[in-house]
Amino acid sequence: MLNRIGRRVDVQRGQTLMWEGDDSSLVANVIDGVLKLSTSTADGREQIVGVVYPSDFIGRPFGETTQHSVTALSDARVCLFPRAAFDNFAREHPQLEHKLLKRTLNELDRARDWMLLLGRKSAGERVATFLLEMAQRLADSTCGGGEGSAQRFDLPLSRQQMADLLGLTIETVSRQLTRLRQAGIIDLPDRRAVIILESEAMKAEAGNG
Amino acid sequence: MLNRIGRRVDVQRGQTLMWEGDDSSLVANVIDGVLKLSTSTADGREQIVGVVYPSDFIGRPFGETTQHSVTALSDARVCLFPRAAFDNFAREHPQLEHKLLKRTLNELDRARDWMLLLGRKSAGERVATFLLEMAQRLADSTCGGGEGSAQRFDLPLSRQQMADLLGLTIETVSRQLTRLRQAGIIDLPDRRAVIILESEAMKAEAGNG
DNA sequence: CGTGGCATTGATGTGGCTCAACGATAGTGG
DNA sequence: CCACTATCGTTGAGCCACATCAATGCCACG
Repeated sequence: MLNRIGRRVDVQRGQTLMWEGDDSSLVANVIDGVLKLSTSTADGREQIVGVVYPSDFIGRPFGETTQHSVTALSDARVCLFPRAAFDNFAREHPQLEHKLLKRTLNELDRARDWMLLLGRKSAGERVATFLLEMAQRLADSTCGGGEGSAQRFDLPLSRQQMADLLGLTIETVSRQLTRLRQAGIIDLPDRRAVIILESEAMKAEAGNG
Repeated sequence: MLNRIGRRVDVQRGQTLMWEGDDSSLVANVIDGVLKLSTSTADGREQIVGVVYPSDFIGRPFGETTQHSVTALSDARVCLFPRAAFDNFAREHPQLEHKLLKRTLNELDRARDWMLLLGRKSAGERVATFLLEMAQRLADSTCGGGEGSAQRFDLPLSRQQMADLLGLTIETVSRQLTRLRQAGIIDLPDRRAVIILESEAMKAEAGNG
């Protein structure tokens, strides 16, 4: 089994598991928690290029270097594999490679969709799109109650991290959130919590249907 | 052989091979030419999410729908496969799936790098980064002469398409190009041609080393 | 009761967008 | 071969969405 070459590791919120540009020596499966993938410019501007949840895969198999840093957004637990061993194991198990291929194709579609947001959407649309997607993702993993209107969830990201994901500044994110709150579309009970009150209005804000 | 289920097809510049949201019924290999992958918002803003060159793969295997339109930027030739047949063939040929996985992982890295550009870079940095990458890519496929300073190439994209790729407007792209020209970093002999005169200065403009 | 890290809010600045005019080039038909 | 036209690209003027700079509020922690 694959488990023989993996080991479970706890990761604390804020801890970085892999660094952009490092030799790719580890890959992993997320067991629990939320982590971010990010890149930075030389002068320190950061962009979050992906957010991963339980059952997602992280790291770069079949490649020399890791292109993106991986940092825990919440306390997390992952199953780490040495890359070389994983690569070998994968090559001998087509079913695993097939599964990995499907995941990677999905991630690619998601990344490309996000490019539309970063390249063409306004700040309001970005924030609304983000909140809807986050609600969706967290509903998937929590298997929370019905879709009927009011959905509440806790953001795994700080305002700064939301800004880094959306290609905005912290102030703009904050202002867009208060705008949505004042419009009665969402509520913000505390720093991390969000309640989507009007999901139809929200979709309109996001610039979809 | 895989060739048995594929057929060669010529595609004219401007012709769209697949439409965003369509059922994924075809996949293909690029034999010759350059094509774009793109998405749009409901109100018509467009974002180019990828540019593919000879030997690249297009389409969405193992998925119900195509997330992005595919349009020829130059006259092109591709080898088309019915998706269902390709999927079956791939499942039975782990080596093909392995190759596809490696390509897809590379594409994902590239897409994520592009997210940094779209989310965090200035117009000047975007244009410079684009020109450097294009020079690189075209040098790879043409196997053109030495790296020594002056590189000339023809853009496969119009100004509008560059804008759609970089998340800018056509005017801003134009202004950045004239700025680089006036700074003596590039030359623009005609609409499509670019000569990089000072590749070091160019890298500085791109916001790298 | 401070102290430090996040978040909100306000005031001001600016990079890139918008709107508009003009110029260059390629394709077309006489 | 040249005028005519459509398309694409460049340039300019003004504006606006978002960034920047700065002050204040809110908790959680010692």
